[in-house]
Amino acid sequence: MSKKPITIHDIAEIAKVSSATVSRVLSNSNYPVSKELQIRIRKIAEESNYIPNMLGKQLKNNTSTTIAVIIPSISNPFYSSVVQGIEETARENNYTVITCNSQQDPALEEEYIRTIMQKQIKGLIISSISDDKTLLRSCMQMGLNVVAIDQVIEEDQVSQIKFNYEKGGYMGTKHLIELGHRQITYLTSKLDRPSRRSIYKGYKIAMEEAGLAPVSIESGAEELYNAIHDFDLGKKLADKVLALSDKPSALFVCNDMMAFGVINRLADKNMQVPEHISVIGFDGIDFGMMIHPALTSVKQPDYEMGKMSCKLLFDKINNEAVAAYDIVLQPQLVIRKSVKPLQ
Amino acid sequence: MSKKPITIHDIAEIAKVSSATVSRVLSNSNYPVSKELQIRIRKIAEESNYIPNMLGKQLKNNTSTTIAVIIPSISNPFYSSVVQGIEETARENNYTVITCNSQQDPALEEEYIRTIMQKQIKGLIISSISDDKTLLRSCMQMGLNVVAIDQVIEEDQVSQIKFNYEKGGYMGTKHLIELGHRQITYLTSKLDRPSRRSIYKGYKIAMEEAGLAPVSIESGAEELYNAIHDFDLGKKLADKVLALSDKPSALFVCNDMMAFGVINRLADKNMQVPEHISVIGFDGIDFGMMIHPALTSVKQPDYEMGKMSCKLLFDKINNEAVAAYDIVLQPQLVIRKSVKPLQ
DNA sequence: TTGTATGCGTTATCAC
DNA sequence: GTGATAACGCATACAA
Repeated sequence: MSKKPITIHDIAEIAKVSSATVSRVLSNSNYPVSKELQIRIRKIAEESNYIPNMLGKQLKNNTSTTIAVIIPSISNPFYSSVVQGIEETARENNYTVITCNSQQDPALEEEYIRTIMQKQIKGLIISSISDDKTLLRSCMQMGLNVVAIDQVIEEDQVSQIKFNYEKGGYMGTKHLIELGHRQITYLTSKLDRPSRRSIYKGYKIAMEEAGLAPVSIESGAEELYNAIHDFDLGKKLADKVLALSDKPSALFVCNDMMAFGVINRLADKNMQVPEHISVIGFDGIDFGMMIHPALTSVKQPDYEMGKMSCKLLFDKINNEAVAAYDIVLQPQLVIRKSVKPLQ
Repeated sequence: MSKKPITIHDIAEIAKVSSATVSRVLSNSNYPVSKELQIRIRKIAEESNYIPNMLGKQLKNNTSTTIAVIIPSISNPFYSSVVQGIEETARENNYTVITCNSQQDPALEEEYIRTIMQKQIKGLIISSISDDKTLLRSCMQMGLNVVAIDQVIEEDQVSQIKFNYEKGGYMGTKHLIELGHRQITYLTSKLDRPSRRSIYKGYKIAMEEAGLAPVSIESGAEELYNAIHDFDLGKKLADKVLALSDKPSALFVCNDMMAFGVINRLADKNMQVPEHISVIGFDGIDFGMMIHPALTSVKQPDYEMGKMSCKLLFDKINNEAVAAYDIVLQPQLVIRKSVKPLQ
């Protein structure tokens, strides 16, 4: 049984003024109110533990101080770092963040987008899994500001934090080649998303440039997504490598979690990394430094990606005139211990 | 420039009925409306892409379909699993979740709580860092439903998902003793939180029961919190162990992230786990299976903790009469590869 | 400088 | 079964 919260009208009554005046003071409007009244009203508000009701405010102004984030899964460390960056930037701007896990399910993604619209949220940062952008498009027409991360959305009005996946794939492969590796196999989950295809493309270009034959092993389609799914996928791919009669000297794995699985299974079968075989990952998540051997990887700046996407979003929200623009983040090689130079 | 969204009034006008009737139909009220009108109104709503405005609804009804979660940091895998559980359960109930990272900072925690109240949110799941519960208490009086996880809050009305930390500490220690270990050192971050003290207590009881002398190494106070902070802390504690002339045969580390750091530093100094020294962790996060050696740990059911806390919260929200009740989750030993039996 | 009145989109109360 | 109207809490156009 909670007592009814006090409103500006209650304060107005106590102060013997109109609620308009109270509103002007308490909402920090620059509308002129006498110093004396300001003090009196603030005092009463303080004493009565007044809490402004943002619902009323937002309904009136058609504004919102909440943004939404749609990602595949928060328990994936890459995305949790992204969200951390978003949340910090949002808080600095006095916004709160609604986090939505799409679980790689287009239907869920759509459900979330609908809810977001109903809640009158004006800003969305999304790693979209769905191919069908008609809903998103109509939401943008109705005023939703959208920033795409991780997965490109080819729509006008959608700003993007892009990442140069292709260059990343190229860099990682080049690194192995420069260390003397010739037989480099690319291990990947199903190549059904643009980001994955780009990494693979970069790998292929680097191989061909060096006159080497690209070889890839691709996993089947994914079932429902969860935290350790990629890890298990990595194990399965490692099994396929182990079954090869002519084994490569290095493995390029399409993300770190899968690389962990690869290394783990290899170790189980007494193939030491990097002594017997070298492994390089992709993403450069912090956990890479915690495993043995510490994982060499192509770093995708997760936390920074979160911060930038949020800044970009606020730019759009506060500045309707501004044209949509993209930011392209560059990959960086994180050299640790999982790659051995070949003489 | 977004066009004005359509409302029940617009639909009423098109259908030549009153907005009251439209509301009755579209809000699925059980108020009687003729079949014919129902169909007509739904058709128009559909065709015009009507999106209900939850702000209006909530302002009118003083309800909310958003809950908030306050945790130290989403980039800590333990909490990201908790949040995953919360978010899934919330979505099943058509609620969305606002995630707040307190960074172990009481001031930030308070700031978030105030925002939550302003947004008229009725439910909060919190791992509280603050000692001062006066704000939280007054919020509960104003109708906020609170469920505490991870850190106990001794207040009436606060329901808790407790975890039997002491038993966990006892179990882990007992496991080492049963495998023949006699010199077991407990490695911990600063014992300033109840949960940490309880684990230590369990360790101590098990040691004393076996006639062994408890030995602990405690780190200094923590600075600002972040993802790999615990990992680095573990490294530092490992250094202290390495400096010991008489080394223990086993280490009990107060959480998994720190245990990763311990193992990592030990390996750097050519002390193999578990060949030279055994290590057991606490939390049982999934990443434990990915490192080498796979970490034996006391499992705290993170994901389930999230699910249950959310269910408990909805129970309170929907059922004001119900008395606050606690749930006590039991620890479970996850035996992997980081502990060696001593003969 | 202050007050009055209205509307944001919805639902509930009351009349018909 | 349906409609008119008030109210939720707030901000603002307009009046004074």
